[in-house]
Amino acid sequence: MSSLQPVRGTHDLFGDDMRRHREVLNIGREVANRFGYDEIITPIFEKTEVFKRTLGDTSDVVTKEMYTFPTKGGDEITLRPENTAGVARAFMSNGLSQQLPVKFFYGGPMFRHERPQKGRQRQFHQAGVELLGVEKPQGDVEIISLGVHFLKELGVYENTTLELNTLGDQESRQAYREALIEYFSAFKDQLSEDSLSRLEKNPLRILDSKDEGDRKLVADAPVFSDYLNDLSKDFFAQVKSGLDALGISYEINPRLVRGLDYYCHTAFEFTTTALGAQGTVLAGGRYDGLIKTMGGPATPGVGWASGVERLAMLMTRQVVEPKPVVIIPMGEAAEAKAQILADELRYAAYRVELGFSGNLKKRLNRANKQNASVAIIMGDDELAANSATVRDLSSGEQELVKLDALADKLSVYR
RNA sequence: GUGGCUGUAGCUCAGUUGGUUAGAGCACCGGUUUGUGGUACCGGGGGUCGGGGGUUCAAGUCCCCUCAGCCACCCCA
Repeated sequence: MSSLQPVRGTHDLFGDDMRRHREVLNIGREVANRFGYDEIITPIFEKTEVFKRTLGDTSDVVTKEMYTFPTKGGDEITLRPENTAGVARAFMSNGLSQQLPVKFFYGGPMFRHERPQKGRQRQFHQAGVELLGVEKPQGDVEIISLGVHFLKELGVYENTTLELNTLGDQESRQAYREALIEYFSAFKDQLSEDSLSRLEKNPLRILDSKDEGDRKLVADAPVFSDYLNDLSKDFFAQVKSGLDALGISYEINPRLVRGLDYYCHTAFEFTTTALGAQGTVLAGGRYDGLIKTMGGPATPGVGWASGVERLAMLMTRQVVEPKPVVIIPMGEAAEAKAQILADELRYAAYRVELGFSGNLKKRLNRANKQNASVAIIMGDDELAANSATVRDLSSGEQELVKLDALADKLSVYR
């Protein structure tokens, strides 16, 4: 049994869960398309460098969560922990800087070696969008608006809160970072162990600490707004007024920071309280430095990624499949005929279930379980009359119909 | 990675202070009804009690290890 369990942190998707999962991706793709975003699929693995350079050497994702291994050819590759780096790499590989702006939607599996929990698996799926080549805050507004449309179409928007913050530009961020390091360094003996390591790696994270002692120190820590330069302040103001104009409400969260190095200016998260500790459902921001970091032409970018499993859990509504037409042949002659009929109906885009065993009672019973709307019963009697019995499963009414008139008869069950 | 809780049939769960053949509901299969469904009644299959080791005359039950899930931290989508 234990050897037959799936690998830790992975699981099989089928049935209801699969339908909801697919629905999330379908809606994401469709909504993104309305905004003019085309789908892209990048490889599931990349050279390790792609992630190391873009995510930053200090992020947890890079330092302890990547699935990295050597190939037979001697390359070191990594299962993608996220998709922005892959899209950025594709952007350069394909010379897309010649056709800005570039707008992509993606969806697929990502891999992180984390301790599994609900809403946190080692193989999980993200749907996301990237907008490359727009430096104006209107780009940020469009991206956030796209997220709002997506969540609304899924029916989960009401259960989320949009948290918003700015990380400022390079200059502001650097200045604030230094101020924080200076401030917290004076309290090294009082900081929690976690925050002590954050002081080295990502001091902004200390602001978000849940440790009580840390929080007291944070209360008197320097505030970011004092370190934002005019350009950054103005940028943020325009993002906010853009959101206001679209009627998108948000809460400013000064402690909202990013673990990944490439972010600047706008950072946002749609969170929910319905999923426990894994409450972030869609998050993103601006990453103007990314492409250049990778050795490409300086190209601004904004985007977000969403957790497909988390959204699927939040989406309580049922995803319904079209009801099938069930064909029930009785006897060998009828079975041969039924297979041909099923084939014709399938070419006509009906969903057809064809069974081969059991008595009529069992098979009607099974038709109910398959949620069928109509059953076509074919036995010797019907065959003799070149007909089939068409039984409406909700009303229980049935009639004998000539085979060549079947298509018309069935059209109401589409 | 740290700490805690849980693990018995496909699913949800009983199982007494350790005691002989481990149960129920749902689901599944079959019958009552050899070609007419959702109900009802009757019957059946299915478990090395997550895995391994130990204590004991005896372990689903106690102890140790291990695996997995969940919760919090951490991190993040």
